[in-house]
Amino acid sequence: MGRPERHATIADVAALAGVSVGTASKALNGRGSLREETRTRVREAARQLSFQANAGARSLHSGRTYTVGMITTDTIGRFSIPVLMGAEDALGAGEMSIFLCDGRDDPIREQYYVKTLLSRRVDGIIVTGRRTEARMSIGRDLPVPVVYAFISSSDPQDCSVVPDEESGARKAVEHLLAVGRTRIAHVTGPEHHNSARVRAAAALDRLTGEGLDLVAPPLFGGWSEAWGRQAVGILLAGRTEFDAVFCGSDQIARGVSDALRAAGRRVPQDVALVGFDNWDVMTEGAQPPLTSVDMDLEGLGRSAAERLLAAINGTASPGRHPHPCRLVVRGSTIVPPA
Amino acid sequence: MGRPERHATIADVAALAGVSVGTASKALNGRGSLREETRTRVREAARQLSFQANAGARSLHSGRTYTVGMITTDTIGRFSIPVLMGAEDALGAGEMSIFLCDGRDDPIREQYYVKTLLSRRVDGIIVTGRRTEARMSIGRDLPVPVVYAFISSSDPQDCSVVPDEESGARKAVEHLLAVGRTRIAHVTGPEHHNSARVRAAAALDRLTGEGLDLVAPPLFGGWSEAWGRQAVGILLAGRTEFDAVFCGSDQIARGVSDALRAAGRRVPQDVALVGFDNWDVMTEGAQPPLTSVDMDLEGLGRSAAERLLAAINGTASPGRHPHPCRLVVRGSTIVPPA
DNA sequence: GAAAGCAGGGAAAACAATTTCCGGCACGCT
DNA sequence: AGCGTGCCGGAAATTGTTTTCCCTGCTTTC
Repeated sequence: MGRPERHATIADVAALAGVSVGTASKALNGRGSLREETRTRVREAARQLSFQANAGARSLHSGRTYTVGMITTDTIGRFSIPVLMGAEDALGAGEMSIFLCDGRDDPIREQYYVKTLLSRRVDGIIVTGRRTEARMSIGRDLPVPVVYAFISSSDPQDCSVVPDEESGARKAVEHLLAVGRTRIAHVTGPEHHNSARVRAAAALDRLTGEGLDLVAPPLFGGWSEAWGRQAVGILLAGRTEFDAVFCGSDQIARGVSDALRAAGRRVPQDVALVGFDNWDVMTEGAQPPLTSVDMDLEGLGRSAAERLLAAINGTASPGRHPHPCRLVVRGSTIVPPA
Repeated sequence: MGRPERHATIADVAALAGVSVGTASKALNGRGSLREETRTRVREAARQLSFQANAGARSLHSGRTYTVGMITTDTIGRFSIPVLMGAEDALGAGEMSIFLCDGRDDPIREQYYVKTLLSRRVDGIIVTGRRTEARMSIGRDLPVPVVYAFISSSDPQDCSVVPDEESGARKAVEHLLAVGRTRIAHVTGPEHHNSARVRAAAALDRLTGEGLDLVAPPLFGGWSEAWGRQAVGILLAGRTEFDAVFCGSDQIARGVSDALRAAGRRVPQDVALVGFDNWDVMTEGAQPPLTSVDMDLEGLGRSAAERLLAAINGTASPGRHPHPCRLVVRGSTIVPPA
């Protein structure tokens, strides 16, 4: 009933090929000087036994496991996935594997994972999370390098790769200005969220740099569609007119879009709309499709992994490293050709 | 500049405690008969050096790595995440770690990952994916047990834990019947998708069991909101009236919901709506919130991991194991109290 | 009082691989 | 003939941990 075979060892291969284990090792790894005939004989034996070198035993000798740990501080979700995939991409090229650990917002659990990862002798650790908030270092003087991706560490000595939200917000505003809008409102997430504050401040800053202002103070609320809809009610109840809304998330933008249409305002003719996150489900689900700021999380993850690899190889890059955002223009800001 | 320390070995601990390595090992693992004083002395030394036993070396001896591999056949996404989390949950309790591998729909890449995982001597492998479609076995006669979660293997000898979509679809229909709807339409994904066919067939079957029929043949299209909106156009263009729509996904349901409202039909008074997946972003974003079928992916993942653990411990459970769905009732099928 | 039993702890094997060192062997050169 | 020089390939050390076996005293029992 299935899997009869034990794992073959290099000793089995050597025996089958009629050589010593040392020779077998050299043959398989292309080391030493062996006759070509011997090499192929050993390789054939290995193939026949479907031999796979025991990575644990190998790393015992080399001191490296070609393995990294990835800890999500909170639950693994929409933001961690692209980061993870980018990291996987960058590491996969270097033939490394990823241990995934879901911290679930529990520091105890997190520390436990750190211990586990260290006992597994990972070559490095990537820490990520759902929010860009700075968080406590997972530990100083760890025996392996650590890189924070998306989330950042409060310890400036740690290496953090974070989205450049300021520049993202500025790009959004610049785009709205470029399409001729000047009366811009801002609806975003809760004020206690770092992202909400940073984006709002950057947007405002960019406007004042142009001699303009938001038509109303930023509307802080939640990240949901419901809040977007609600915010439209607030905006319409106010006296000030507006011809654009920069939203802190695509979900908000979608709520705003739906509520505006329900209120008889056309998007983008009457009001242009820019979201944040470039989440396809929202940008494509909205009518018209949403213009949005993309944080390039996959690129960010790749960059983080590359920095980790560099650190593993001896050249660490401590500090905060902003990763550029880019704007993706869609129908919510461009009036279609008549 | 950072991480000065090498990893402490048990020899360091033994030296510091003034005992032999064998004794140190026994002290730390609660084996053998040692004086309590000796045990604490060793433990103290270990603490002092922040010693973490090298898992690789340990598994060299035990033959187990307390590690499983998780391969996503296609890209890791909305469906794999809950499965992954459930599995992590079940395995975490058993102190196991997960290697995550993203197959990206590439069989070559997938086989490469299998090799890597085997060389890392994982105790078992979980295979998952985005679709419930049966897929080829990742390999017969692998030296470790394999469990398919969400996705299933085409080899009946393999162990697959899959959502019971038939029963889910039946529950949806039963609920619609229970709230007094009899003229039910079905809008779902592409016909070449197993899920779309299975759900449609089960829904139809449940209706005919009641002496009823769908008001029109199932509308196969895509899984998107856009298709949901489009399908409403088709339905309204048809002559037959309908008082409920069972949708193959929450995204479709949301598109249907929006289009119905735009056409002046009230949800749920005129048309009741049931979705599939219970994806919070959609169910809560829609107005009113969507009633939906929940596949309990996290529970499914947990179950899969438990079966894998059982298989690792010698009791495999080959075959297909349907995991029950449950219906989550919200405003799209229940008329609010006047 | 001697044998037996037991607690405590050390030495060494085993695990699977890599790598270093070393020893034949054939060949060429002087 | 003798010596050096590559080429091949084997033996053994190494890596970190667990486990088995064994030795040394000490206590207990007949």
